[in-house]
Amino acid sequence: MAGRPKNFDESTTLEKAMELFWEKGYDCTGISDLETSLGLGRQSIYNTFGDKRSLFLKAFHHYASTRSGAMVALLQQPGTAEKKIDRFLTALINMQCRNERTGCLLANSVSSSMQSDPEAAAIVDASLKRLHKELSNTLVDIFPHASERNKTAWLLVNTAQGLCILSKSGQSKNTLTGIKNQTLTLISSAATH
Amino acid sequence: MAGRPKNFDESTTLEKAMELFWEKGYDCTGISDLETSLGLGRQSIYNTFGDKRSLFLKAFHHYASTRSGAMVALLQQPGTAEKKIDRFLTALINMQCRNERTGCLLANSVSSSMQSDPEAAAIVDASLKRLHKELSNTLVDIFPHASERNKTAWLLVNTAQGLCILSKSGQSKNTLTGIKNQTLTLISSAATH
DNA sequence: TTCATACTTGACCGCACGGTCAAATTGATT
DNA sequence: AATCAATTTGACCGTGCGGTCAAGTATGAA
Repeated sequence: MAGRPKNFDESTTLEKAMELFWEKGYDCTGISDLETSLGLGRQSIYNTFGDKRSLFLKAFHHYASTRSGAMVALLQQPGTAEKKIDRFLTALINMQCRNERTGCLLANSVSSSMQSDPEAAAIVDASLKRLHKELSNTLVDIFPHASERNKTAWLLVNTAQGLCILSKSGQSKNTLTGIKNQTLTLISSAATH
Repeated sequence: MAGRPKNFDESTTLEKAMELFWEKGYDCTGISDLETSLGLGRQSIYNTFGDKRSLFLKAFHHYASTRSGAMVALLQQPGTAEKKIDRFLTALINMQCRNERTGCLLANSVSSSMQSDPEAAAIVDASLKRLHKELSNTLVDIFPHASERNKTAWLLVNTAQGLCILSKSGQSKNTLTGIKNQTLTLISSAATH
């Protein structure tokens, strides 16, 4: 049964691939780039992950469960709704402003040739809906009416995606933080306390 | 001096090129695609517009002055601040939900290989700042304090960019309209009347 | 009519891409 | 030690890309 074992760790390799796709985008990431970044030969990549599209989808899933998941997890920590949302948006801004402005892999991908890929689209949609649901739960204390809460949660999903774009466009951290603070101010003043 | 005249109109051709870049993105638009869509031979394209990057930058400028400019113009029509912003966001949503979800060429480009192009980045930045300025002017009646007004204007720029991404990701027009309405509600309730 | 000038056409080039193949290598199993 | 199954290595392939070239063609100026 058992032949020669792989001499690399599949999950750390997937992490590297994700980072590369995240930084360069699907279309601008070549197999050669992946060989270099992953430190693997071409055939090893194809044996382990299949073709480029399959590798991307795996990396995409990995992003959704780690990065995107970590953001959602911040909403589940204790505190007032305002505090949770503040933590969430602050973490997002800090992530955006660290290193290069890589934006959000989800948002980036809807502007690549992966936009028309149904599997990729499903991952994007599921991630957005998951974030929306969690934001909606977070808002339950200050927006008792379901309709208002639902719309406000979508507003915050929208805010998060916008911040990724504005970050990629090079806007200053001050500007992004101002948007966050003003969003919180508006929500607080409209909240039913 | 004068030799054989072009047998096509340069500006309508640029419009077509813009639409193609808008729809497919810079990286996925080939010269062959351009030949087909513009109805021109390759050399005619290179004679008239230079290389692919130059053509894109011209198309990008064209987008900023027509599409982006039309949006900004809506803010200069008469009405209350709320009404103007409603018109602006409504027009944006209608544009996004017509035909294919092409998003905003500005937002799309920050997720392409053009992100690292300084000229393209300058166009994006100028367009965003122009929109911010106009939104800030619009808000002058309901946010007399400059700092609040400035931040709220950025918030709205952010909202607009977010809507483009959410539209590209396939969210329903209802969802987008809900975001718009909730944004207006929050702003109205926070406004200093 | 001639000439100069610019546009058009279509073949062509080098290159990098995604993907494949077969041989060489390695380690677990017996 | 011999065997076997899987990985690794590196050469290779077809394709499509952005870009160029040269010849042919159409027009205004002299």
